[in-house]
Amino acid sequence: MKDHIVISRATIDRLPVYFRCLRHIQEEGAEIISSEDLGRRVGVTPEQIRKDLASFGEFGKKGVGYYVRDLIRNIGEILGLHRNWNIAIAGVGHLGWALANYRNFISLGFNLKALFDVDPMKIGQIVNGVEVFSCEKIPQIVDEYDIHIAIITVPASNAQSIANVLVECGVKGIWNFAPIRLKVPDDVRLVSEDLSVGLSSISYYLSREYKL
Amino acid sequence: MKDHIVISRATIDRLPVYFRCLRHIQEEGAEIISSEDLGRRVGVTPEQIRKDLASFGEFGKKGVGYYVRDLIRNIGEILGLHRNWNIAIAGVGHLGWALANYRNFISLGFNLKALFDVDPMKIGQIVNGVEVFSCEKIPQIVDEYDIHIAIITVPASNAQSIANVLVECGVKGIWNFAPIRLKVPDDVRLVSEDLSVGLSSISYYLSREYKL
DNA sequence: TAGATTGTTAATCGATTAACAATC
DNA sequence: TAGATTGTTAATCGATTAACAATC
Repeated sequence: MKDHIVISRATIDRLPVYFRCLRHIQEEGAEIISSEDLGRRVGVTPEQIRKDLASFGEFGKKGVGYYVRDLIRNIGEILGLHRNWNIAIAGVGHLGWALANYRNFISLGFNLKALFDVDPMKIGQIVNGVEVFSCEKIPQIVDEYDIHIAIITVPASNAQSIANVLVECGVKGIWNFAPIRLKVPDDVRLVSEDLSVGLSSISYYLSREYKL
Repeated sequence: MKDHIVISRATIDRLPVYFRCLRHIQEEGAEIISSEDLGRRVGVTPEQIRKDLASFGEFGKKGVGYYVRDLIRNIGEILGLHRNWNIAIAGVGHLGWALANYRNFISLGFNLKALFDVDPMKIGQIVNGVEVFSCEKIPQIVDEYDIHIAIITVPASNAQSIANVLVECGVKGIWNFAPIRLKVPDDVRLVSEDLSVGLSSISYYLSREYKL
């Protein structure tokens, strides 16, 4: 990466999209792809793609395009997907259960190691090959399995205290689905998903176009 | 709304966050809130909040703040949450099942009316009080229940064809969770969630800060 | 070589932040 | 009234788009 260039959040968020599309392209058998063709497939302008990639290095060949295989490897390394992160899910409700069964995380190189819940009925159960532990065991299990990233799918009222425990135990990344703003130290990476935004924004646009 | 002002996507996406926070504030009993205090709670600068709100009207009182009750009603109307949209979920896999059980949608005023799946084992089941219908019945059910918005949680390989059927039947909004770029006509509002982005971006930042 | 396509610089566009007059 | 806080205009910042030289 070129150290003097600031990489925008928008660029980082597009890389996983390129990554997945490139894998499809590879499965289809193509060995070379142009920014023009990739752009058409992911819905991003070719200039944007070239600019995004160029902030990390020169991955393409002028007059030719990008070698699919190499670009997949390069983007994978930029995103750190080769590092085999260990992850855990706190909160085995409907959403936590769904994410525990989500195939795509494995294909991205994340290893789901543990689930946590407070419900005695759930503790000890095996979901998708992974055990549900009591939340009281978070310190022990995070340490034992070397958990790097936690997914929070507990109710909003418990999310901050669970986050505190996880951070205390050394978790360095949190992917939060609880509808609340979590506070974590600066050295912990926090990404929050807010599922009410998507549906509400559709409602907003429909309200304007589509009078009842 | 002031017709000559262009409302940014970012503004629309912040409104649901303000909305939920204001409801919490109302539950806590406060009747008035300043942009300063609201900003602190949602993690947005007060200037940004005032600008967002001001693009739709004058909802505050100078020297006083915003009346919580009024602001909730106003933002709700801006977002169209008072319109009682009928929604359906296509794909009752893990994620579709989780979303079918998600409480927050109801509290936002969305009515889940139907689920669709191709699996004969699932057809006829009742999930959270809502029936699973065969995908072949989409035209009939969308018409009968007047479905406005559909959530797509089918596998990527089927997502576009399901979207085509839904659009054909008159669905005007699609919230897509399948990891693929859907194409829909201009008059259909499409919002896509890409669950690989959140986790990948955490991986990106951790890779830089946290050498193994 | 000629055509194609990248990587990079400059121009444009849009969103956020700062400042402040209006006014409760 | 004085203090507080909004709504709005101007300044800044950052991201995208356009253009093109480099080169395969």
